[in-house]
Amino acid sequence: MAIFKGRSFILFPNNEVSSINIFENLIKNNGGKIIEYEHDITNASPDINYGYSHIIGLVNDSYLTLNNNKYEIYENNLLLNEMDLNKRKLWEFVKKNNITLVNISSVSFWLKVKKILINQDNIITITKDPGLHLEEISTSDSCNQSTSECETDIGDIINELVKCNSGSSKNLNSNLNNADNVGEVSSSGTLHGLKNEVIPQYNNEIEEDNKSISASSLARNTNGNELLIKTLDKLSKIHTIRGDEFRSRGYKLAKISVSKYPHKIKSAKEAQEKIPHIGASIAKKIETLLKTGKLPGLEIASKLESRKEYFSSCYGIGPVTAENWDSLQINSLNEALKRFPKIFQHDWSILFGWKYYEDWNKKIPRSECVKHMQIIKEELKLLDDSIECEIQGSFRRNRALCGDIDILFYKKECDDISDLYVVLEMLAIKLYKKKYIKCFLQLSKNINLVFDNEIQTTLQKAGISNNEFRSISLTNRPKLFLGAKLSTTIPEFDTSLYTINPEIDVKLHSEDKYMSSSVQANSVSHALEEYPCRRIDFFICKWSEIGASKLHYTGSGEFNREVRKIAISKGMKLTQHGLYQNDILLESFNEKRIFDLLDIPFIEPPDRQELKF
DNA sequence: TAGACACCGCATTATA
DNA sequence: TATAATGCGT
DNA sequence: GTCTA
Repeated sequence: MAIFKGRSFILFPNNEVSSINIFENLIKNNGGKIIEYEHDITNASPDINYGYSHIIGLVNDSYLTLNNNKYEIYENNLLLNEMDLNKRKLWEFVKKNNITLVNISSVSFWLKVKKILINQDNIITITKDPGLHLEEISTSDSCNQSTSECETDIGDIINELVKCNSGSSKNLNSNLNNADNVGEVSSSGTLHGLKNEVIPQYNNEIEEDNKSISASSLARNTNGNELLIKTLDKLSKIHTIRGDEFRSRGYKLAKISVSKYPHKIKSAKEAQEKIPHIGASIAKKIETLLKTGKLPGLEIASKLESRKEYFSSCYGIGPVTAENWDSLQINSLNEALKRFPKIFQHDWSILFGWKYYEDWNKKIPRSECVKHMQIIKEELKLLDDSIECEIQGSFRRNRALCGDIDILFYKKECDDISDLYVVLEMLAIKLYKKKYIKCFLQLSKNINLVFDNEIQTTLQKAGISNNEFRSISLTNRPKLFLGAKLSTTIPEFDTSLYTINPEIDVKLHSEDKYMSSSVQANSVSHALEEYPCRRIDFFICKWSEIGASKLHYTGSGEFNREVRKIAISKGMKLTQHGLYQNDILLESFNEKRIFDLLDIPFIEPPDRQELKF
């Protein structure tokens, strides 16, 4: 079919991205023309009667903003820097002649409905970016005009952006950068969780520790690529929030590779040739980074994502829901609640994600993990002292700070999961009655019995009616997710470990505070008077699968993915249940043997951080 | 240049 | 009503 | 986003 016959298209901001290539081909294959240069327009001279109406401008969706359900494109550096000289001229042409602009994804829609549909819903208006100051752009003087205009208007915003960049203000990005850079405790003898009761103290020397580790392990380079590493990290985070998992991963892998590269990068060409996971696109970004010292549009891009980031920092909210709310101009959880009470009524666990939003975005000092473990172990002993438990996750990897606490339960020679689950459920209910466990995130019949009241009061607090049909799982699951809080009566409560850190802390918007658990502890920022609530995951594993299970729950996620990729390349499959070949179990009990069978050296948990092979 | 990029569990929603 | 797909979490 | 077959 040739639905684009007689039509010409200009792609903005450029044609170089591979995803744009797809659209280019779609257009050509369906009879359309692509305008690349100015002379393409004059060659295909306009119809006397219709002017340039056969020309349509297509804009890469990621440069668009949705304002009152209308698409807008900000004419800023982010956009203009992506255009080469030819494109800039075409851009001027589009503006001068009021050429229609639509988002490029319309192309696939048109093909689906078999006609070109242009209406107020997909037409794009060009606006000056309210949050950005335009630098002079060397090649075009028409852009310079807008520069001066903008600079005078938005001086305040510029100042704020500058502040954000220097990292001194509490912007959302600061927590992004901190994500996995927590210190590593260097006590090589105490690798395996609680078996050794030697507990490294979390103190001010963590920074020191971190440094010494870096120097010795050769993993990080500290000679000049920090800006690039930071930039790649930000790009990765931005695409995670956008829900583009694979592009995010591309940047993440590039970041890790650059971290390992032992020299200062002198040119984009050098980077692309010598460093894995750096291709044409990142090389181009390196070039501008080397030339100008910054990547235009990055701050703006992360600003555009800030609402989504706010939402997806809440337990139960992922990229899709965040995108939905963001595109509807929803600014707070409260607004979302007002518009979609049913979502909160049904997915009631989001309410607890909201309630503990600030707490669950805090890191847990190692020493506190140990205290949690003591409480749980004590209670478990009373119920069934043949069941053992161990902390996995970042704790087993010896991090000084952990995001959550993953506890693995197992029983010698026991492969019956439901047997263990029954005890685990009892344990959880006892701990709930003792007010240690504060909330559950899924229900079983018995947990619902004790916890339903709390759900109802929380629904009430949110101002929505009760949903009498809460789904209750009947099967005995291998996992239990919950939130728990230490009581301050526990000895050695050290407030110095829990001082509020505005640099890192993720804060609820003021209009969302009323649902927060910490709302009564007034808003003045001083040292905490009690422990924050923590995310704790209980996992059960079969005795025969203990090796694979520990490997899985120890992580890191990045490490798991890499090892599993190696398994795939050798025609095997690695999961939490074991290492398989053609669905035949090779090994699941012995952690070390899994490494052997994969023909890779055993790696101690503290070293299971990033790319290793 | 298309397809892979780790894998599985649970709850919910879409589809046949 | 059974099965597939989606969303979120690990 | 990059890598690979």
